[in-house]
Amino acid sequence: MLQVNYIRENREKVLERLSVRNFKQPELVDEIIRFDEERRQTQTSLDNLSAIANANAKQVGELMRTGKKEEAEVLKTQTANSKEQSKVLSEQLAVVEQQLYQALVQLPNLPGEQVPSGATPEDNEVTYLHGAPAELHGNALPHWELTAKYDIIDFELGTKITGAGFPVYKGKGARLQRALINFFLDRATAAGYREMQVPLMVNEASGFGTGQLPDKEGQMYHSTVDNLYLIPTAEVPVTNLYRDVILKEDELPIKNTAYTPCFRREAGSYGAHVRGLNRLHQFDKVELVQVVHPDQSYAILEEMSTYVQSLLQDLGLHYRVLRLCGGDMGFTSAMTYDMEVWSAAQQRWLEVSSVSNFEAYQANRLKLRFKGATGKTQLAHTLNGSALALPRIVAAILENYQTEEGVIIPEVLRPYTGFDRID
RNA sequence: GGAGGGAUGCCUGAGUGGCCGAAAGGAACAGUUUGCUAAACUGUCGUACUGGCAACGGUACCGAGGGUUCGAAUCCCUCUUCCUCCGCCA
Repeated sequence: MLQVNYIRENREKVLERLSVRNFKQPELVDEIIRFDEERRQTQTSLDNLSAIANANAKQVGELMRTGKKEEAEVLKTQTANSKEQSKVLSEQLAVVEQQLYQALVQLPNLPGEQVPSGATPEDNEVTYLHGAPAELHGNALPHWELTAKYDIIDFELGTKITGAGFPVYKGKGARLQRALINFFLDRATAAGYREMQVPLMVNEASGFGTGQLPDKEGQMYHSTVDNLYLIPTAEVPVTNLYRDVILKEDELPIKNTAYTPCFRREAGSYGAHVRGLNRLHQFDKVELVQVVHPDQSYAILEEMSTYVQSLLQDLGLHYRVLRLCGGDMGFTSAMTYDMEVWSAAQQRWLEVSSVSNFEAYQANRLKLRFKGATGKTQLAHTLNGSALALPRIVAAILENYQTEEGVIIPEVLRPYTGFDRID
């Protein structure tokens, strides 16, 4: 959520930045400014009325003490009258605050200066390309055939016990999952991130805090009896650790990492590209979350991007980095890098990580602030990134490392898997 | 699940209708003193909205929401949550 004060004072700039996103309802901006104006006026009237009422009440007390009962009675009836007025005003205030809020949450984050404008993935900017496509033997298979061939991931079995999109990992497949999780966590720890284990279900307030609610309600599994949501990413619980928190400046940057399963309903997404591990309802991911000083957030975005790339390099994968254009970025992001690995057998790029700077957009909703040296509190910036999401990495490893003699395990993973090939 | 007791500022903790945005102590920060450290002393020390160039004001917030009252941290109701005891249980 953007800050109203900022919108009010930078109307032109806000509109200009929103156009980079190809945002369809620029009229919201003026609506917000109007609601805010009305809110302040109502607030001021109410404050003034309350000030009088408070003064009167004080005087009543004084008169009662000094035994001037009749004067007190007169004052009492006066105050009773103004109470009606306050009631009307505070109802008005509640209405306009609600309208303001509703409008505000519909406004996406403003793209950062470097974000290319554009509407579709075609407008994304490739900022880096690493490696070259693996050269495969003639009988190379897509990963969903490899998993069946080596009996390491069983999609049908998962369908039986739960439904489509909930695979069962078997034997070396399960071990490979665990190896990747441990590898990613160890690397994150070495890079200064603190490992956290967090709840896999969150309440409504947390969903709001990071922006999944009300925007993407349908994406999350909802346990209605308890009104809890299964997390779509560790970003939700880990970032919400800092909801309603005022940090000290010297506590920044905060660097957390967490492994969690992630649950996504992915409503309405069926088709050729969701086969195998490409898109699942439950998958594993190691997430990075940072809370940083506003001056640092773009430098840290680069640092996180570099870190994620180092993982891909160590796994020996051919990948590219995209700077997402305004139209393709997530609602809450100010700038996003996507990392995509080349799926040799599918002949297409698979997104395996997304690293974003949210600037103060999440922090504003979370009320996540820090107190600077001057004693002034201000909103912190938040960032997160996947490091990494497992299924597509598994898919990429299986496809790119397949040989006639089986799938070769990348060197860095062998201490974790305890085997060097799947056959 | 049953019974009881709590929730106050960074922390401990007082406050049971007006003199309370809130005592006191601790922590923290600034200063004085000091050869250094410590101690002592003095001061500062919640958040948000809002008015004002500023000085300085106004309003709201004592877990959340509602109610009673001229007036609520204080009384009433609902909810959340924590603790103690019992039961059940990985």
